[in-house]
Amino acid sequence: MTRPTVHDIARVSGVSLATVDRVLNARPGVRAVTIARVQDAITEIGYVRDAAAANLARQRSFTFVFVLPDVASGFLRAMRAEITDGMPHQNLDRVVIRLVDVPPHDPQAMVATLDALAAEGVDGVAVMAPETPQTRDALRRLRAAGTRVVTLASDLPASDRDHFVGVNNVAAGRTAGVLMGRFLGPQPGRVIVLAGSMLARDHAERRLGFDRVIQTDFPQLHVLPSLEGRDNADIIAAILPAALSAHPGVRGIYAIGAGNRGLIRTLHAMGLARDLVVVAHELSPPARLALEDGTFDAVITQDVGHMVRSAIRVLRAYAEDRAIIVAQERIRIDIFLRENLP
Amino acid sequence: MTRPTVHDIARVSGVSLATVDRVLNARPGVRAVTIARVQDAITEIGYVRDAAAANLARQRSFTFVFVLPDVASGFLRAMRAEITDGMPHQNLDRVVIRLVDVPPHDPQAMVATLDALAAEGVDGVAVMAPETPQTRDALRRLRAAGTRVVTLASDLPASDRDHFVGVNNVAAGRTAGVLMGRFLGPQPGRVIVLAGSMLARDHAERRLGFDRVIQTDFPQLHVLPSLEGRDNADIIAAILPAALSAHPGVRGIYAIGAGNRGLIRTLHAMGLARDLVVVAHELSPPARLALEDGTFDAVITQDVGHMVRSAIRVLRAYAEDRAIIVAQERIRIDIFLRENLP
DNA sequence: ATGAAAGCGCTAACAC
DNA sequence: GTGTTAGCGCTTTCAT
Repeated sequence: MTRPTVHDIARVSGVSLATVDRVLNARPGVRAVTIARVQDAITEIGYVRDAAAANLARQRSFTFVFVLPDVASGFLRAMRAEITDGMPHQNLDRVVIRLVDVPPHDPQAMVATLDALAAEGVDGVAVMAPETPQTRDALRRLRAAGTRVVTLASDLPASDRDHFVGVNNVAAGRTAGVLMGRFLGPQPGRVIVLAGSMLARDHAERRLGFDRVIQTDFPQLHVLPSLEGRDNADIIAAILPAALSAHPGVRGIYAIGAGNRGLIRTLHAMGLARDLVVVAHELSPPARLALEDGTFDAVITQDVGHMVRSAIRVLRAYAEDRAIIVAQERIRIDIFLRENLP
Repeated sequence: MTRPTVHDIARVSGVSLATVDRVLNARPGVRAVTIARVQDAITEIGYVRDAAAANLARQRSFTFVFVLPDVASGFLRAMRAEITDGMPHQNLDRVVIRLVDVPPHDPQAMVATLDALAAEGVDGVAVMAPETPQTRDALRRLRAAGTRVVTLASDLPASDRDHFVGVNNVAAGRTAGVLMGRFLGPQPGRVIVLAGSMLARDHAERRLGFDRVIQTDFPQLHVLPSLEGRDNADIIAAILPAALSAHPGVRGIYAIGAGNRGLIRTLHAMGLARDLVVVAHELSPPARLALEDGTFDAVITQDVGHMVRSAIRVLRAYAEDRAIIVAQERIRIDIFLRENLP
């Protein structure tokens, strides 16, 4: 009792393979009665299509392009690694992945890249871009050209993208806030927030969520205005000591953006590594070490490997006009303490 | 410039398709010189095998069986749902999944099931079983019969299984301990531990990790001996009130096993819902609600959907003699607070 | 509107 | 040892 194939449908419904195929793929040129006959046969014998064979015959392969800002943060480094590491595996599955870096903070360059991709007609693009009117419009043009678009990490809801691969950053900020508040306990104190700038939208959202939760649930804490570390370890190392001595009573630090190396270096240099409660984002190698030695108390992160694989699966599903498994594509807000480090 | 195929290899190396195939699949009956010629051609033209076409031609399909204890916990309910929900998708990929329930606490039944599977010659088995000598030996026989075996949630390292899909439960217990300790703060207090029994091994490991971390990092806390709730909501609701009044100064509860409904009910009935710090396992629907209304402070869990998909991917990779993507198959110890609920 | 036949990239009898 | 050939399940010309 082997699995039914198109031949079985043809036999049972008394038509040819070509007609079966037309019905299966909803192509025109078949009489309504014939369609019905074929469909009856399909349900009768319980046919399920062999997607692999279909793709083989179709000779269809998908080209997906990741477009990322050319910065050296741990997060982007990890993302690039996941993309290139996964390539051989994807190759076996009729999809070819490309990775293009664009200069950061340069909307023109981003627009030019996206327009080139639209002209080339790639099947899908996964893009991490700041939210500017120009990029928003370029993404719209890309979609209009028939390319599937997912946004990565930082969403552009107005861009008409098909899907967003990332987390709710307000919730991520709230999570950081709760950990900070509960770890610090009921005594009053001040908290320094170290913001970046690169991905304006997600950082702003995290800050918002953090502030809200502190305000309502931990009123004994006072959150100081953001220190602009520009996601740069050296800048952070330069400005943090002054801030720390300017504000007595600082008991916690919330590091919203990249540049954790600078923060860690400073805390060690000032001998504060274990005294402050530090909550940071992104599980880069230095952040891991900081968690292990107690410098950091918690790290909030999103699984970069999951994001990359999810982006590819989603692009492919959209390109093949298939549904996605929603639960599988939901990126979690991961909390890591020293004890549950992967 | 299209992707090279076996025909190209044959042309470049001047042999036939059959010989190319023999070399590609390391089958005997080819002279060393010929092998070398073919391999040179392969690297020269940069050939990569089309796995989908190979499987199609091979007419190979895989049968994998999930063997689970027939109990009604939220965890197992969720796992069954994930298995059956995923079936249609798997079907498209030349793998058929079966789910068999065995009576819990009945090593004989488990052994009989596994031996039947071995006789049938299924390609892979994912099993969640208590660690008894009988099951261990049955799994060994299964493996010896050529079936790939992964253990689910609760490992049987001595069974010679190919892979374990689950988390380090000692680390999960440590994670619970750290959350408990830090949320409770420096004041002294007592902590009740509510253990189950079903999966003896994982519960024991969690308890071990929890105790260790409290002992070394939070000596101000006193952990009471385990209350055996047998993973049953009613039993828990029956024994917890007495324990609570017998031990004044209880400030926290660690719920290791299933039966969270009974715990929640009791806390609400006694008006303790918001006063105690409660850390539990498994994000079942009642646990979610408890997190949302503040009855639970943290829930530690493993992503059941991820586990099921990982088990299938791993079984398939082993059956096809392919490597697994280690990072993709690593199950995380997830921490959920109210703020980062998915 | 429908059908016959030739592939897609790979494998597996069966020859030689 | 090596080559020929006929598929796997589906799609796609090109006829009719």
